[in-house]
Amino acid sequence: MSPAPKASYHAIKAEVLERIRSQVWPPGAMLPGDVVLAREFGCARSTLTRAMQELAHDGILERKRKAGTRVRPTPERHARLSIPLVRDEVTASGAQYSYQLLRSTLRAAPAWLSTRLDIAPGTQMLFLECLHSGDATPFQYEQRWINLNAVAAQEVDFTQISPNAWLVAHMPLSNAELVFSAAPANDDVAGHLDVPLGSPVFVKERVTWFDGAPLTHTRMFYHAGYCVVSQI
Amino acid sequence: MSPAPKASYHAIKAEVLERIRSQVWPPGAMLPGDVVLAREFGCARSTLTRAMQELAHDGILERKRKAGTRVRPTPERHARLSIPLVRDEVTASGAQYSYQLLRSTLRAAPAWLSTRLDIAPGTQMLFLECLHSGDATPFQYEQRWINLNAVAAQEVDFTQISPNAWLVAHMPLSNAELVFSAAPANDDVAGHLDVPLGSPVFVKERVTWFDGAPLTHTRMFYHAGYCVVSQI
DNA sequence: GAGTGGTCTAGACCACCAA
DNA sequence: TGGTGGTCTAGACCACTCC
Repeated sequence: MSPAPKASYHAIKAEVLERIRSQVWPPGAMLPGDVVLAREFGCARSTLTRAMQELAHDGILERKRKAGTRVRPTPERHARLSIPLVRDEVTASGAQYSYQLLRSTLRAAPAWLSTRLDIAPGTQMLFLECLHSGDATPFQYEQRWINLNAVAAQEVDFTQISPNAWLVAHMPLSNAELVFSAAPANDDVAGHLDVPLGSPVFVKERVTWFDGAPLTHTRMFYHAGYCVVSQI
Repeated sequence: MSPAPKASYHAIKAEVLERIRSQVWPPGAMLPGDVVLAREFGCARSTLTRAMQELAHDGILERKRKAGTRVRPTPERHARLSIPLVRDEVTASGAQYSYQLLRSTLRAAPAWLSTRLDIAPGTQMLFLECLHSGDATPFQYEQRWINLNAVAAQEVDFTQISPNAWLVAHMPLSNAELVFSAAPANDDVAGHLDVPLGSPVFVKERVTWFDGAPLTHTRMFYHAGYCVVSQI
């Protein structure tokens, strides 16, 4: 598939992977030292090292000083899961994206939220409800809490820009925790997504942090056909 | 949190991230060239390059020859999603893991499957149904198709070892495509997971490839409380 | 064509940790 | 404490791509 990288460290990575797949170096096996391997491949140690470090970074190998390099017994594979904007998800399917702010109020943080975000109980927060649609069909219903102590969002007009789009632009490089689950639609969700009460909906929950402070908590509800795709 | 890496390329990464967060280099901004930055940081160009390449690999920066380096307008964040074995998921919650093979038959691949795996329609495949439980409570119900043309699994006794555990051990470094979704429990699923008909279940679908050949297709159904957690 | 990032090298010193 | 990987350097040449 990929057009055969010419760089020698790429070639080395490929060769090492091939030896693992063909059980020359089975899971758990010890590899020769960097110096030896570099001599075998006829390259500088730094080149060999770069290949090995990337494989270690990818969870294929395990490197320890003095102990040497070994194939991870159970390769710790990680799926790379991109985090799309709702707008992009909708337009990618060819539909016309539209966004609607359903509610915007100040509310005291409920107990579960203050625990989840590790903030003082009863803190005043901005609570938003939004609906994202494709061709006038509800696509995602969103319940969002914004921590006004960490985000200067009081003056923002969220009828014009979705909270996610605004936050991405103004708070780059925040960290987040994602949770995916399945749940029955309650009154709110069923009404806004236009699905039967109790029918399965896909739920994403996301908590976003910036520099140690919680920024926002979001629950996103999708109609049943929705799915998340990822590659390993 | 992390104990302040001393390596200079780590320090450079941290400094660049800090400048992005503090809007010195806002999203979309152009950075000085590698040579200039290396002079500013007082290090060799290779050291600077390593830091920048890792940031580019992480989706923070965008590097192009001649064009230079810029901050990605919408940082393409990737969640790292580990792929656990069911056994580990169950025991992690403190429960006693048990596994049961419900069915093992040879069947012709249905149309949807041969399309999905890109194999000849009607190919004979091994079809398995498995139940994974924690403390005798159903945890995951699994429907699996195995491509016997790519996997020598005819002689394996899947009553003793779960197909996933066997495949992981015998087919290292395979690629996979993951799909998460929510669906209503049908007769099969409701019966095996012991949940009401039509109630929401979390579904994982996984297709595994090795060296271009499809190995196995799996649908995994979880009880409603289940969720997938991921960090960015 | 020229400027930028991509890669390689040879050598050096350092930091960690199993024996 | 010795061997292993981790990092840095100075310099070189290459490859891509924008102008």
